[in-house]
Amino acid sequence: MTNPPSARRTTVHDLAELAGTSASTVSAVLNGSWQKRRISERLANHVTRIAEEQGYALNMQARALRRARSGIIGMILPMYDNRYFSSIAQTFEDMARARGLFPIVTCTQRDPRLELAAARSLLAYQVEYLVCTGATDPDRISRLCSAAGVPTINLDLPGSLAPSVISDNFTGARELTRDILDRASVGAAPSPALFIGGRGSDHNTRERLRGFLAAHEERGLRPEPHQILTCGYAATKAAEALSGFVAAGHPLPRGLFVNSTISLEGVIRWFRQPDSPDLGDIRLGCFDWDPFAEMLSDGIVMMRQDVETMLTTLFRLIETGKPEIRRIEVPPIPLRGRRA
Amino acid sequence: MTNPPSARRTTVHDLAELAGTSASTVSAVLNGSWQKRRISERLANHVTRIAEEQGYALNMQARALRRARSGIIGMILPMYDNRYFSSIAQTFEDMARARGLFPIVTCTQRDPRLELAAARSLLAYQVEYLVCTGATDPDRISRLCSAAGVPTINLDLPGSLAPSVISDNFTGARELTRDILDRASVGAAPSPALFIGGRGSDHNTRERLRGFLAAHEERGLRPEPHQILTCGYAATKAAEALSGFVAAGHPLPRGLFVNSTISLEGVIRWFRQPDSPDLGDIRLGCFDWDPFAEMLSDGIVMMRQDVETMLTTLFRLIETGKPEIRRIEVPPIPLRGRRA
DNA sequence: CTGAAAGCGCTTACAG
DNA sequence: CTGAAAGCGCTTACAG
Repeated sequence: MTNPPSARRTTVHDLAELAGTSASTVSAVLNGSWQKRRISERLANHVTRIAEEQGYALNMQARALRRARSGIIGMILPMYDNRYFSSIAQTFEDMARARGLFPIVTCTQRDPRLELAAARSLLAYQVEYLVCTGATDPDRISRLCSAAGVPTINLDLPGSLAPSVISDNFTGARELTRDILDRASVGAAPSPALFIGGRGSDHNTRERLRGFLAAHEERGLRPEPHQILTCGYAATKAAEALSGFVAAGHPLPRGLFVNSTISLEGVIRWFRQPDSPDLGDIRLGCFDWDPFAEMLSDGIVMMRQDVETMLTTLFRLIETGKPEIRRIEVPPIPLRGRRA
Repeated sequence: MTNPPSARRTTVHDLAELAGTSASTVSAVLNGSWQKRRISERLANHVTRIAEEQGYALNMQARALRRARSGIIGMILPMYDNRYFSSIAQTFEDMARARGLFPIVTCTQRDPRLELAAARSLLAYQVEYLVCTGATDPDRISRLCSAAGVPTINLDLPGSLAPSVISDNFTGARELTRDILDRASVGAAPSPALFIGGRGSDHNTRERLRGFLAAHEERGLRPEPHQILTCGYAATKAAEALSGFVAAGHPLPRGLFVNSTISLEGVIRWFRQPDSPDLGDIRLGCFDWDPFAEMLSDGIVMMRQDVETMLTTLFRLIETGKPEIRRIEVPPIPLRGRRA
């Protein structure tokens, strides 16, 4: 760590003194509003040069306080360490900066208490907008922000008090399930697939389940309740669920719908245990994408959520001002691993 | 987006008026310093209750301005979307919050210009510390921050103007290479492995290369210069480098040292092309870890960098005040995929 | 036990 | 063309 050499940082007043002018003028020059104020170009250049020489850095806190606008856009996010959420964070940052906003992303581990605490923190830092990604209780956060006059937008999981940009989970899941069932029925009698991962209580899982069932119904198939394992998102939960399924004496279906790469990790680990069946006999589909997972299982189909389009849509909502509360669904993109 | 219902947010003055007291007292109560000021417990409770009723949210910008302390710790990070960096971001956030700091992480895509711009932005928002992760020119950033009196710490890549916490790249790479060479020489004459990925100009790649060569030397082996492919980190670069290597007529070695999971992605894609050799014949080692990659290749060894220890060390440096400039190396942890 | 006042660094009407 | 003044919301010596 380098030591503080200058106790106090350079301010507009320091620059004003050095330039033989006033703080008002310095501020106007530095903000580019000097033309509007009809400040002479000579003085403007002079001030600019001095600011550079002094390595002047604007104090955004002070500006924000005065302007009552921080220029900050906040995002709460369940976690960074899977490809879906990390690409959301990365794309969000890029797009925010491209629009002159300063992005602050905060991880909340799918914990409602942390989500609320993070939202409070971001409000204290005067965010101008808050994006709630995969929030367990987005409406609670919308209410909190609304009381502070801060607009919110939901991403990934919808809410009822703010516009929501989410994947088209129903259509995506139906398409994915069709593919799984078709592959599983090659050289075998058609039979229901297994659904694993996610929370039965969350909107996306419910919609994907609906798509899963719709694809079955098209083929005159009907999964039993025990073939729906909404065991949560954690990898270990998925592995445990599979063990329980087999321990209960159920035969493993040929088709497997995995609801997120997080669950997929647990599923594949389970199949790699010495006494597990061969993964090669299973027709796999996964809602969400990961480049290594895609290469891991021949013929796996992964529904890549279209993060780019989702975030472009989100920023369009922000830019258009105060849009009505509605839900926009963005189709995910199917990607297929090398066929077996 | 929900509409701003209240134009102005509640301030300490509003609370003071409602509580029939002064802003000074409200501030003291809300800060928990009311005992020191010997404010009556009755009044303290009264103020607290009113603040809650009004849903009062502190304006951190104003506090930071007055206190000349923001409570913010910044981090610049090359990217989110691989497991090493995303776990750094996640662990950093958790640890910062646990220490009462507000973390702001910013992606800079290994671009020196973006790194500098991000550092400037974070300085404008008055960060108290800046962590430079994998920065291409950490000293430049240290100088910039030093001028503003902000201490920096380097993570992942070292610099000379601030303490640096990095992986023990030499030892880790030597160990990884030993393993690759040992596996490659089973049932075959010992021969040098191929090194692929990374930048020849960065410290970590140089150190890993040194470990790679040391392990060879122990066995009396000596890789040819054309067997060192420091082609950059991008996945496509690694694939191109392999194509070039083969096109030049070089036989593919049995052992392969891949310098990062990003490069590994390209390497595996290349091996999966129809006319490529069989990956099963290759003994693979990778510096960095990814759970799916670990499961992808039987017997692959992955050096997982010890993010937890690195960040614990980093925060210890911050907490001890102004430590001398030095380099701390944290050993990575070898993880082995299921043996072939 | 408590309040009035000053000031953090900026910006913005306002007045010349 | 430019400057003095006020004020954003907070905290902190200081004075009672």
